[in-house]
Amino acid sequence: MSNDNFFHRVYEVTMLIPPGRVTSYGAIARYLGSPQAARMVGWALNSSGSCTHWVPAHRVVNRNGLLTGKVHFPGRETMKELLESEGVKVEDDAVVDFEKLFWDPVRELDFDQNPPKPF
DNA sequence: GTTATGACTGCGA
DNA sequence: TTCGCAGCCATAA
Repeated sequence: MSNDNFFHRVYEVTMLIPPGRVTSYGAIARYLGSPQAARMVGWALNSSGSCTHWVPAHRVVNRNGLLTGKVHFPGRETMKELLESEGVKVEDDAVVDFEKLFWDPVRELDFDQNPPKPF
């Protein structure tokens, strides 16, 4: 959209995550076309501070629903607090009902842009 | 210019 | 079952 930068893509997708929902690095990477580039997603979020827009990085967790990136937040409980403040229950650094709250950009965005064909 | 690393994921032994 | 390795792309040094 704005730029072809991989980082910016991550920012946009991450910012599209509805409140109270979470997604995984792999889901975003997969939406970008490189499921195995999930590392880059985390790296992008790490640089999210360089982005002029606020990026809800706390809504992005690993495939297991663990808040692996919480260590990069100002506070140890910052990520948890943010998620809980949005209605997401977090227990032991893991998102409760992760698969329920899971928000897949490929499923939500691509689905809307590309209506499913009558299979 | 090259080299190393990173908030991950999937598969093999 | 758990443990280990390879792949991916971009940034930083």
